[in-house]
Amino acid sequence: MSPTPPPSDLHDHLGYWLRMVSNAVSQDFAREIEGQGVTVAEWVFLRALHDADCLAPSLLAERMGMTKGAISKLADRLSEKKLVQRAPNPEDGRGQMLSLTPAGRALVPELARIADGNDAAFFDTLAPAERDHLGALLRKIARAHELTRAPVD
Amino acid sequence: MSPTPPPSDLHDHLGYWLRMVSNAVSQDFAREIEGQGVTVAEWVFLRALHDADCLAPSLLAERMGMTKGAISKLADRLSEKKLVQRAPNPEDGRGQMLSLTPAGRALVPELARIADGNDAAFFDTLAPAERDHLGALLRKIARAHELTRAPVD
DNA sequence: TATTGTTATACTCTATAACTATA
DNA sequence: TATAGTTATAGAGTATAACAATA
Repeated sequence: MSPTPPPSDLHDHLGYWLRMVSNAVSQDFAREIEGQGVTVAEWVFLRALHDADCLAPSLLAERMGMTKGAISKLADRLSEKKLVQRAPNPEDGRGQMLSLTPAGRALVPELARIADGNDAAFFDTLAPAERDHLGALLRKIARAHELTRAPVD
Repeated sequence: MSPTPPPSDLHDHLGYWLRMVSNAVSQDFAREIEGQGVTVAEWVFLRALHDADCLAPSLLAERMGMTKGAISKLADRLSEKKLVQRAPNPEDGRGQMLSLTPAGRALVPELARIADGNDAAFFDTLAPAERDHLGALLRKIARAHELTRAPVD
Protein backbone atom coordinates (compact mmCIF):
# COMPACT_ATOMS: atom_id res chain seq x y z
CA MET A 1 0.00 0.00 0.00
CA SER A 2 1.13 3.53 -0.70
CA PRO A 3 2.02 5.86 2.17
CA THR A 4 -0.09 8.94 2.83
CA PRO A 5 1.36 11.87 0.88
CA PRO A 6 2.69 14.64 3.10
CA PRO A 7 0.28 17.54 3.57
CA SER A 8 0.83 20.52 1.33
CA ASP A 9 3.17 23.20 2.59
CA LEU A 10 1.56 26.18 4.30
CA HIS A 11 3.78 28.45 2.24
CA ASP A 12 2.25 27.18 -0.97
CA HIS A 13 -1.00 28.97 -0.16
CA LEU A 14 -1.55 32.48 -1.40
CA GLY A 15 -3.93 32.88 1.54
CA TYR A 16 -1.01 32.34 3.89
CA TRP A 17 1.06 35.18 2.46
CA LEU A 18 -1.97 37.38 2.16
CA ARG A 19 -2.77 36.90 5.84
CA MET A 20 0.82 37.41 6.91
CA VAL A 21 1.17 40.73 5.09
CA SER A 22 -2.34 41.91 5.88
CA ASN A 23 -1.96 41.18 9.59
CA ALA A 24 1.33 43.02 9.71
CA VAL A 25 -0.14 46.09 7.98
CA SER A 26 -3.18 46.11 10.25
CA GLN A 27 -1.20 45.58 13.43
CA ASP A 28 1.19 48.39 12.58
CA PHE A 29 -1.75 50.64 11.84
CA ALA A 30 -3.57 49.62 15.02
CA ARG A 31 -0.47 50.45 17.05
CA GLU A 32 -0.19 53.88 15.46
CA ILE A 33 -3.79 54.96 15.94
CA GLU A 34 -3.74 53.62 19.48
CA GLY A 35 -1.88 56.84 20.19
CA GLN A 36 -5.01 58.69 19.07
CA GLY A 37 -7.12 56.56 21.40
CA VAL A 38 -9.02 54.60 18.78
CA THR A 39 -9.07 51.03 17.44
CA VAL A 40 -9.24 49.99 13.79
CA ALA A 41 -12.95 49.17 14.09
CA GLU A 42 -13.54 52.60 15.58
CA TRP A 43 -11.61 54.20 12.72
CA VAL A 44 -13.76 52.46 10.12
CA PHE A 45 -16.84 53.53 12.08
CA LEU A 46 -15.71 57.17 12.20
CA ARG A 47 -14.68 57.12 8.54
CA ALA A 48 -18.09 55.81 7.46
CA LEU A 49 -19.87 58.48 9.49
CA HIS A 50 -17.63 61.15 8.02
CA ASP A 51 -18.75 60.20 4.52
CA ALA A 52 -22.41 59.82 5.39
CA ASP A 53 -22.87 62.82 7.69
CA CYS A 54 -25.43 60.89 9.69
CA LEU A 55 -26.38 57.25 9.55
CA ALA A 56 -28.71 54.78 11.25
CA PRO A 57 -26.92 52.08 13.28
CA SER A 58 -28.59 49.41 11.18
CA LEU A 59 -27.16 50.87 7.95
CA LEU A 60 -23.74 51.19 9.51
CA ALA A 61 -23.91 47.57 10.63
CA GLU A 62 -24.62 46.53 7.07
CA ARG A 63 -21.76 48.60 5.64
CA MET A 64 -19.26 47.38 8.18
CA GLY A 65 -20.40 43.77 8.05
CA MET A 66 -21.05 43.78 11.78
CA THR A 67 -24.10 42.85 13.80
CA LYS A 68 -26.25 45.56 15.30
CA GLY A 69 -25.11 44.41 18.74
CA ALA A 70 -21.49 45.06 17.84
CA ILE A 71 -22.37 48.47 16.39
CA SER A 72 -24.22 49.34 19.57
CA LYS A 73 -21.16 48.61 21.68
CA LEU A 74 -18.88 50.56 19.33
CA ALA A 75 -21.27 53.52 19.47
CA ASP A 76 -21.20 53.34 23.27
CA ARG A 77 -17.44 53.54 23.34
CA LEU A 78 -17.25 56.34 20.79
CA SER A 79 -19.92 58.30 22.66
CA GLU A 80 -17.93 58.01 25.86
CA LYS A 81 -14.94 59.34 23.94
CA LYS A 82 -17.10 62.25 22.74
CA LEU A 83 -16.38 61.41 19.10
CA VAL A 84 -19.89 60.31 18.11
CA GLN A 85 -23.35 61.41 19.16
CA ARG A 86 -26.74 59.70 19.04
CA ALA A 87 -29.89 61.56 18.09
CA PRO A 88 -33.44 60.24 17.87
CA ASN A 89 -34.82 59.77 14.37
CA PRO A 90 -37.75 62.21 14.12
CA GLU A 91 -39.44 60.03 11.53
CA ASP A 92 -39.26 56.76 13.45
CA GLY A 93 -39.38 56.55 17.22
CA ARG A 94 -37.41 53.29 17.18
CA GLY A 95 -34.54 54.61 15.12
CA GLN A 96 -31.48 56.71 15.75
CA MET A 97 -29.19 58.93 13.79
CA LEU A 98 -25.48 58.63 14.47
CA SER A 99 -23.19 61.52 13.64
CA LEU A 100 -19.71 62.79 14.40
CA THR A 101 -19.14 65.37 17.09
CA PRO A 102 -16.85 68.28 16.12
CA ALA A 103 -14.05 66.42 17.87
CA GLY A 104 -14.83 63.29 15.86
CA ARG A 105 -14.94 65.27 12.63
CA ALA A 106 -11.60 66.86 13.44
CA LEU A 107 -10.03 63.50 14.22
CA VAL A 108 -10.86 61.78 10.90
CA PRO A 109 -8.35 63.68 8.72
CA GLU A 110 -5.69 63.07 11.37
CA LEU A 111 -6.37 59.33 11.29
CA ALA A 112 -6.50 59.41 7.48
CA ARG A 113 -3.02 60.93 7.44
CA ILE A 114 -1.79 58.11 9.67
CA ALA A 115 -3.44 55.58 7.34
CA ASP A 116 -1.75 57.21 4.36
CA GLY A 117 1.62 57.10 6.04
CA ASN A 118 1.21 53.52 7.14
CA ASP A 119 0.22 52.40 3.68
CA ALA A 120 3.09 54.27 2.08
CA ALA A 121 5.64 52.91 4.53
CA PHE A 122 4.50 49.37 4.02
CA PHE A 123 4.27 49.28 0.26
CA ASP A 124 7.12 51.58 -0.69
CA THR A 125 9.23 48.49 -1.12
CA LEU A 126 7.23 47.96 -4.33
CA ALA A 127 7.73 49.98 -7.49
CA PRO A 128 4.76 52.15 -8.48
CA ALA A 129 3.82 49.75 -11.26
CA GLU A 130 3.96 46.85 -8.82
CA ARG A 131 1.74 48.67 -6.36
CA ASP A 132 -0.78 49.32 -9.12
CA HIS A 133 -0.67 45.70 -10.14
CA LEU A 134 -1.14 44.47 -6.58
CA GLY A 135 -4.13 46.75 -6.15
CA ALA A 136 -5.64 45.58 -9.43
CA LEU A 137 -5.25 41.91 -8.51
CA LEU A 138 -6.80 42.41 -5.08
CA ARG A 139 -9.71 44.40 -6.49
CA LYS A 140 -10.25 41.71 -9.12
CA ILE A 141 -10.54 39.06 -6.41
CA ALA A 142 -12.82 41.26 -4.32
CA ARG A 143 -15.05 41.88 -7.31
CA ALA A 144 -15.20 38.20 -8.26
CA HIS A 145 -16.29 37.25 -4.75
CA GLU A 146 -18.54 40.28 -4.32
CA LEU A 147 -16.70 41.47 -1.24
CA THR A 148 -18.17 44.76 -0.11
CA ARG A 149 -17.81 44.91 3.64
CA ALA A 150 -15.28 47.34 5.01
CA PRO A 151 -12.85 45.00 6.78
CA VAL A 152 -12.55 45.69 10.48
CA ASP A 153 -10.13 43.31 12.18
CA MET B 1 -7.98 80.72 4.71
CA SER B 2 -8.15 77.40 2.85
CA PRO B 3 -10.61 74.70 3.86
CA THR B 4 -9.35 71.42 5.26
CA PRO B 5 -8.83 68.97 2.41
CA PRO B 6 -11.11 65.94 2.58
CA PRO B 7 -9.46 62.88 4.11
CA SER B 8 -8.11 60.38 1.64
CA ASP B 9 -10.48 57.69 0.48
CA LEU B 10 -10.27 54.37 2.29
CA HIS B 11 -10.28 52.63 -1.06
CA ASP B 12 -7.06 54.34 -2.04
CA HIS B 13 -5.14 52.22 0.46
CA LEU B 14 -3.64 48.94 -0.61
CA GLY B 15 -3.94 47.88 3.02
CA TYR B 16 -7.70 48.23 2.76
CA TRP B 17 -8.00 45.81 -0.16
CA LEU B 18 -5.47 43.49 1.36
CA ARG B 19 -7.46 43.30 4.57
CA MET B 20 -10.76 42.86 2.78
CA VAL B 21 -9.52 39.93 0.69
CA SER B 22 -7.45 38.39 3.48
CA ASN B 23 -10.34 38.51 5.95
CA ALA B 24 -12.68 36.90 3.46
CA VAL B 25 -10.21 34.07 2.74
CA SER B 26 -9.59 33.47 6.43
CA GLN B 27 -13.24 33.60 7.40
CA ASP B 28 -14.19 31.14 4.68
CA PHE B 29 -11.40 28.84 5.79
CA ALA B 30 -12.36 29.19 9.47
CA ARG B 31 -15.93 28.26 8.64
CA GLU B 32 -14.82 25.18 6.73
CA ILE B 33 -12.48 23.77 9.36
CA GLU B 34 -15.05 24.51 12.05
CA GLY B 35 -16.68 21.36 10.71
CA GLN B 36 -13.53 19.49 11.78
CA GLY B 37 -13.76 21.03 15.23
CA VAL B 38 -10.69 23.27 15.04
CA THR B 39 -9.95 26.99 14.74
CA VAL B 40 -7.39 28.60 12.45
CA ALA B 41 -4.96 29.09 15.34
CA GLU B 42 -5.33 25.41 16.22
CA TRP B 43 -4.69 24.47 12.59
CA VAL B 44 -1.45 26.46 12.54
CA PHE B 45 -0.49 24.84 15.85
CA LEU B 46 -1.18 21.33 14.54
CA ARG B 47 0.61 22.08 11.26
CA ALA B 48 3.71 23.28 13.08
CA LEU B 49 3.78 20.18 15.26
CA HIS B 50 3.35 17.99 12.22
CA ASP B 51 6.50 19.43 10.69
CA ALA B 52 8.52 19.36 13.89
CA ASP B 53 7.44 15.99 15.31
CA CYS B 54 7.79 17.35 18.82
CA LEU B 55 8.36 20.86 20.01
CA ALA B 56 8.71 22.84 23.23
CA PRO B 57 5.86 25.29 23.88
CA SER B 58 8.34 28.16 24.03
CA LEU B 59 9.61 27.37 20.53
CA LEU B 60 6.10 27.04 19.21
CA ALA B 61 5.23 30.41 20.75
CA GLU B 62 8.12 31.98 18.90
CA ARG B 63 7.17 30.40 15.57
CA MET B 64 3.53 31.34 15.83
CA GLY B 65 4.19 34.83 17.16
CA MET B 66 2.09 34.13 20.24
CA THR B 67 2.85 34.47 23.91
CA LYS B 68 3.55 31.39 25.98
CA GLY B 69 0.29 32.02 27.81
CA ALA B 70 -1.67 31.80 24.58
CA ILE B 71 0.20 28.65 23.57
CA SER B 72 -0.59 27.12 26.94
CA LYS B 73 -4.31 27.71 26.45
CA LEU B 74 -4.22 26.38 22.89
CA ALA B 75 -2.39 23.27 24.11
CA ASP B 76 -5.08 22.80 26.78
CA ARG B 77 -7.84 22.88 24.19
CA LEU B 78 -6.03 20.59 21.77
CA SER B 79 -5.28 18.14 24.59
CA GLU B 80 -8.95 18.04 25.51
CA LYS B 81 -9.69 17.29 21.89
CA LYS B 82 -7.14 14.46 22.02
CA LEU B 83 -5.19 15.95 19.11
CA VAL B 84 -2.05 16.94 21.02
CA GLN B 85 -0.21 15.42 23.96
CA ARG B 86 2.21 16.87 26.48
CA ALA B 87 5.24 14.95 27.68
CA PRO B 88 7.88 16.00 30.20
CA ASN B 89 11.25 16.93 28.81
CA PRO B 90 13.63 14.34 30.24
CA GLU B 91 16.55 16.74 30.00
CA ASP B 92 14.87 19.66 31.79
CA GLY B 93 12.30 19.23 34.53
CA ARG B 94 10.75 22.59 33.70
CA GLY B 95 10.21 21.89 30.04
CA GLN B 96 7.72 19.96 27.98
CA MET B 97 7.55 18.31 24.62
CA LEU B 98 4.40 18.76 22.61
CA SER B 99 3.49 16.23 19.94
CA LEU B 100 0.53 15.14 17.87
CA THR B 101 -1.57 12.17 18.92
CA PRO B 102 -2.36 9.66 16.18
CA ALA B 103 -5.72 11.40 15.79
CA GLY B 104 -3.97 14.75 15.45
CA ARG B 105 -1.53 13.36 12.91
CA ALA B 106 -4.39 11.91 10.92
CA LEU B 107 -6.27 15.19 10.96
CA VAL B 108 -3.50 17.37 9.50
CA PRO B 109 -3.68 16.06 5.91
CA GLU B 110 -7.46 16.41 6.06
CA LEU B 111 -7.14 20.06 7.10
CA ALA B 112 -4.43 20.59 4.50
CA ARG B 113 -6.81 19.37 1.82
CA ILE B 114 -9.41 21.86 3.02
CA ALA B 115 -6.77 24.60 2.95
CA ASP B 116 -5.82 23.63 -0.60
CA GLY B 117 -9.43 23.69 -1.72
CA ASN B 118 -10.10 27.00 -0.04
CA ASP B 119 -7.07 28.61 -1.62
CA ALA B 120 -7.92 27.25 -5.05
CA ALA B 121 -11.55 28.35 -4.84
CA PHE B 122 -10.60 31.84 -3.81
CA PHE B 123 -7.84 32.53 -6.29
CA ASP B 124 -9.09 30.62 -9.33
CA THR B 125 -10.49 33.90 -10.56
CA LEU B 126 -6.89 34.82 -11.36
CA ALA B 127 -4.93 33.40 -14.26
CA PRO B 128 -1.94 31.22 -13.27
CA ALA B 129 0.49 34.00 -14.18
CA GLU B 130 -1.51 36.44 -12.08
CA ARG B 131 -1.47 34.08 -9.11
CA ASP B 132 2.29 33.75 -9.43
CA HIS B 133 2.68 37.49 -9.62
CA LEU B 134 0.46 38.06 -6.57
CA GLY B 135 2.47 35.54 -4.58
CA ALA B 136 5.74 37.14 -5.66
CA LEU B 137 4.57 40.62 -4.67
CA LEU B 138 3.36 39.43 -1.25
CA ARG B 139 6.57 37.53 -0.57
CA LYS B 140 8.57 40.57 -1.60
CA ILE B 141 6.74 42.70 0.95
CA ALA B 142 7.08 40.02 3.63
CA ARG B 143 10.81 39.78 2.94
CA ALA B 144 11.31 43.55 3.01
CA HIS B 145 9.61 43.81 6.40
CA GLU B 146 11.12 40.61 7.73
CA LEU B 147 7.77 39.03 8.44
CA THR B 148 8.27 35.50 9.67
CA ARG B 149 5.43 34.73 12.06
CA ALA B 150 2.84 32.28 10.83
CA PRO B 151 -0.29 34.43 10.83
CA VAL B 152 -2.99 33.16 13.11
CA ASP B 153 -6.04 35.39 13.09
C1' DT C 1 -46.28 40.72 14.17
C1' DA C 2 -42.06 42.89 12.48
C1' DT C 3 -38.34 46.02 13.24
C1' DT C 4 -34.83 49.15 15.91
C1' DG C 5 -31.69 49.14 19.08
C1' DT C 6 -29.95 47.37 23.72
C1' DT C 7 -28.29 43.92 26.60
C1' DA C 8 -26.55 39.40 28.14
C1' DT C 9 -23.82 35.46 27.31
C1' DA C 10 -20.15 33.05 25.41
C1' DC C 11 -15.99 32.12 22.74
C1' DT C 12 -11.47 33.37 20.34
C1' DC C 13 -7.34 35.93 20.21
C1' DT C 14 -4.30 39.35 22.46
C1' DA C 15 -1.40 41.33 26.15
C1' DT C 16 0.40 41.79 30.72
C1' DA C 17 1.83 40.00 34.74
C1' DA C 18 1.69 37.25 38.96
C1' DC C 19 2.78 32.65 40.19
C1' DT C 20 5.01 27.67 40.68
C1' DA C 21 8.57 24.66 39.91
C1' DT C 22 12.96 23.74 38.27
C1' DA C 23 17.84 25.19 36.76
C1' DT D 1 18.56 34.66 39.98
C1' DA D 2 16.75 33.20 35.56
C1' DT D 3 13.80 30.26 32.79
C1' DA D 4 9.52 27.10 31.49
C1' DG D 5 5.08 26.86 31.79
C1' DT D 6 0.47 27.99 34.10
C1' DT D 7 -2.98 30.97 35.51
C1' DA D 8 -5.60 35.30 36.16
C1' DT D 9 -7.25 39.41 34.37
C1' DA D 10 -8.65 42.55 30.98
C1' DG D 11 -9.82 44.26 26.38
C1' DA D 12 -11.35 43.82 21.56
C1' DG D 13 -13.93 41.27 18.13
C1' DT D 14 -17.53 37.85 16.80
C1' DA D 15 -22.04 35.50 17.18
C1' DT D 16 -26.50 34.35 19.00
C1' DA D 17 -30.45 35.45 21.19
C1' DA D 18 -33.57 37.47 24.63
C1' DC D 19 -35.62 41.85 25.42
C1' DA D 20 -38.08 46.69 25.29
C1' DA D 21 -40.12 50.11 22.65
C1' DT D 22 -42.19 51.42 18.54
C1' DA D 23 -44.26 50.53 13.86
